Amino acid sequence: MMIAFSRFRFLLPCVLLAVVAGCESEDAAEPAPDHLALGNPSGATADVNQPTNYLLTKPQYILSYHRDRGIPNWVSWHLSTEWLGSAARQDDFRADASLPTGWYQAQSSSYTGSGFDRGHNCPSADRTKTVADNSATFLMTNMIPQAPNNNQQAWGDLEEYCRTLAKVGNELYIIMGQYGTGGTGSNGTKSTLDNGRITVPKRIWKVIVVLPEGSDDASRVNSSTRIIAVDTPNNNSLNTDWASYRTTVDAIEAATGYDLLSAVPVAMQRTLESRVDAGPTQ
DNA sequence: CTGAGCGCC
DNA sequence: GGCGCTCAG
Repeated sequence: MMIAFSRFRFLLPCVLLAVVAGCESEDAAEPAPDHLALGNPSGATADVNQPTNYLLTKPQYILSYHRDRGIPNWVSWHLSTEWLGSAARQDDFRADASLPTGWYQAQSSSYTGSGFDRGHNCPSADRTKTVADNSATFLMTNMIPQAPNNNQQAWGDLEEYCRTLAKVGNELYIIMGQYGTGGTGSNGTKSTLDNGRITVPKRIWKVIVVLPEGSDDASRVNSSTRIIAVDTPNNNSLNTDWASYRTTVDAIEAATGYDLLSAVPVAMQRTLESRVDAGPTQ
């Protein structure tokens, strides 16, 4: 609900960036890395002594990594037409060498034969402006063991819908995460992969804040801002209609212990986080 | 039916 | 690089 930034009357992404990532990319060629503009859900920091909530920052997205689960806690990114172009899907799944020395690194092959997909958090198709941007989405720190029908159907459709919203003139702030242990893929139920080094999450959630493009950052979140929150089972027999899993941000906070959208004024959070989206789904 | 997007081997 | 699946147009 609240915490550090509640005293700001309006959204101040640049101020937040100054705190978490530095703020001087106004005229960089790449879009500014404002992936945490709405807050840091778990207070992650780039501190090797916090291996279960380790902040990993990249130009294309930002995430909290859990060393002992071998997967991210959550991944956050910004989506608008600035990120969309014609770069081909790179398919270069690979270990993330940027993890601290000595930490386990999931390999491209670590999920093979498990019955779970290497499911993207930040999707490949959300990062097609440059080859480098697309390639970055294939780092294994951006992946989770995801039931194929969850990934390729329910989740794929939701991701496609997000891009549709971006292409018609919206900017989206997206946070995806996972919690719990144990899922059912195409090869049965599993708790872990790779000899216990990768945890199969039980639930996979996403919170999408839809903002109109072009208006001033400072006043864009208001009581009519659309927020889509979903929480799905990591089970291959799920309902493939993602809309059937719509829920509230409050419910996801209760399940995860995170503080989502903490950069939004508290009163606004109260209004928005208790609402279940009822908008169109395609 | 084709193309896009998610994957697998 | 080929193949399968689902979905939208």
